[in-house]
Amino acid sequence: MIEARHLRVLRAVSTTGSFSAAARELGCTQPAVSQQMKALESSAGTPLLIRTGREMRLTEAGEALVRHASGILAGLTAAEEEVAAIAGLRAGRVRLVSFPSGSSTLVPGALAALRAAHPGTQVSLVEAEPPRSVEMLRDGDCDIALAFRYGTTGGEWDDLVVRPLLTDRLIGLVPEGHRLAGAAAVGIGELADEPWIAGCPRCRRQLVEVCEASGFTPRIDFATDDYPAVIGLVGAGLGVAVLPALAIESVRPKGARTVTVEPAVEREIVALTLPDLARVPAVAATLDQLSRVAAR
Amino acid sequence: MIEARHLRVLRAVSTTGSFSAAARELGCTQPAVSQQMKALESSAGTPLLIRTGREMRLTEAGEALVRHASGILAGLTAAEEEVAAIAGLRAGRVRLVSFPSGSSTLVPGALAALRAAHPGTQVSLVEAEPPRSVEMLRDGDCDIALAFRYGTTGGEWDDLVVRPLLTDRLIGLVPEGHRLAGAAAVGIGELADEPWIAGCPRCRRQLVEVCEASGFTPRIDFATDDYPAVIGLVGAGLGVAVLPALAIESVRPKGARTVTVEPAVEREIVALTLPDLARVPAVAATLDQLSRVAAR
DNA sequence: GCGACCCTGCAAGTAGCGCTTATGGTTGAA
DNA sequence: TTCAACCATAAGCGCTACTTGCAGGGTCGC
Repeated sequence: MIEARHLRVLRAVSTTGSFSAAARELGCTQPAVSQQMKALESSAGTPLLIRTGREMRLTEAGEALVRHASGILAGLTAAEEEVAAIAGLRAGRVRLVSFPSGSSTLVPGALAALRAAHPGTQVSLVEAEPPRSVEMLRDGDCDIALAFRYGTTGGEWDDLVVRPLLTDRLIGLVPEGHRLAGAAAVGIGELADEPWIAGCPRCRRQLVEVCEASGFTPRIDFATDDYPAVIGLVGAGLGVAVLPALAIESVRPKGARTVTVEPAVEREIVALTLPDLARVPAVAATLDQLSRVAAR
Repeated sequence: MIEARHLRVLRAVSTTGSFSAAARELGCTQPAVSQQMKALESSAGTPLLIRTGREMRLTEAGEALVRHASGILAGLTAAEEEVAAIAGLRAGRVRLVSFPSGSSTLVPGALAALRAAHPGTQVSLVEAEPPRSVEMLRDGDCDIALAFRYGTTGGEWDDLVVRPLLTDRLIGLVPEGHRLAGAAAVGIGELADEPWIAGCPRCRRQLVEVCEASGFTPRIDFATDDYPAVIGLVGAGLGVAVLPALAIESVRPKGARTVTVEPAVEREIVALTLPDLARVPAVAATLDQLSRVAAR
């Protein structure tokens, strides 16, 4: 087995013309070069160098090796350079999956900061709701999954790296002319008889749980993943809703008014990744930018 | 510094999908693979593999390395193959320099045998007289120099590998009608008054030395490197000559008769090479074939 | 011709690398 | 739940590869 290190030394010997000069160039001692060349000749099975008194010449086999060495060492340095670019964030690809309200708020700021700090990185963004996004993460189809959970249930993600980003309060949304439109805080029970407009399946389940804890079952007339649509429906006076603050932040609630809802319900928004991926520079940098944007 | 050995292991891990399978394929134990991958990740500065419970996946950097690995390992095996071909005499070049009478007798047989035994070898032949041929050898312009010397003078070639091939007697040559044409043996002094035809400069110098040892200085009318010309001149009755037996062997002495000359003068024909070159397989094989042909 | 400098080879000592065996923990399947 | 497969880690050990030091030999300049 010929080693690349030996080829590097052989090339240095070939260009400098002496063991000592090659050793100086390589930053080691002359016997080290001498021994490496002996080892290389041993593994080659034939002499590679001709030691005459005056100069150091290559044999035919030595010339063949030097000829190949350039390509091999070039390939090695190219590989090292590419890996170093990824490790040094001059390159690197991050595949991000986010739920809709995250991708419209947290993600743009984080990606802008990432791009500014490390122009070579490339990020792709796909939208998916938590159960599916975590599955994609485990299947290797993405590197970071933005997800959320209501309360720290725990247990479902303990094989993942969970980076908490922020906690998101649920905010009530009522039509502008509604009797509770100006209230400082509204008990959820006061909305027991209203028609409801629900969000995504998880949010809907959470809504039902909270309402049932308050003693009623909400009458859900509409359910849609599309938060602007929810707001539009509320604004049209078709019902009330509770939405994560994050979902409202990026939308101007036209015709609807926000009210604080009691009891306070929070959802925790986290970034998920695999333990090994968390150590990939581009992934770590993206996580950091997400944390930074979330801290605002 | 990324090592080729690590790339080989990484590629095996990538294709087999597990450390254990890679270890089986590479003929080593699983911890060896595990440690090599850890070392490779350390020198890469970023994770290369994602260990999920079920499967082993590559990171972006890992994919980059595997992509480069094929070219690098292919280059290495190509280099090994080329060197192995030279070492195994399936290839190899020998540059031979011979003096004229050697190239017409010893060399053809040796090269034919070499070609028969190792068809991949290539031999080039150049003619040069000893002082020049040894200089070419030392300058790296040839691999083997066929040379000769009168008596084992020694001292001039002690940094070279000297392979004696055969000893060549000087034989007298007189015109067919000469008074000594039928003699069994002729003392050199009996030719003191003859006109002489001399060969190459070294042979000429040797002739003068021998004659002066016998008490006379030969009158040299002609001198030429071209042995057939010498024989032609003798055949034309223009003088007498002494020539190496080897020089006469390949020429039909037309109009001239050979006579044994006393005292017997021998020249030793040797093959010269550099110590390192003597260990080059193609050179060693050529030397062996020269010895074998000379033994006949 | 002689001395000085440079280069290579050899030897010994040492540090570190890399392999092995053994063991524990985890995952996935029966 | 049990079993099999797999990965990680630790300890032990042999070997590789470097270093320093020294001797021999060649070349160049004085």
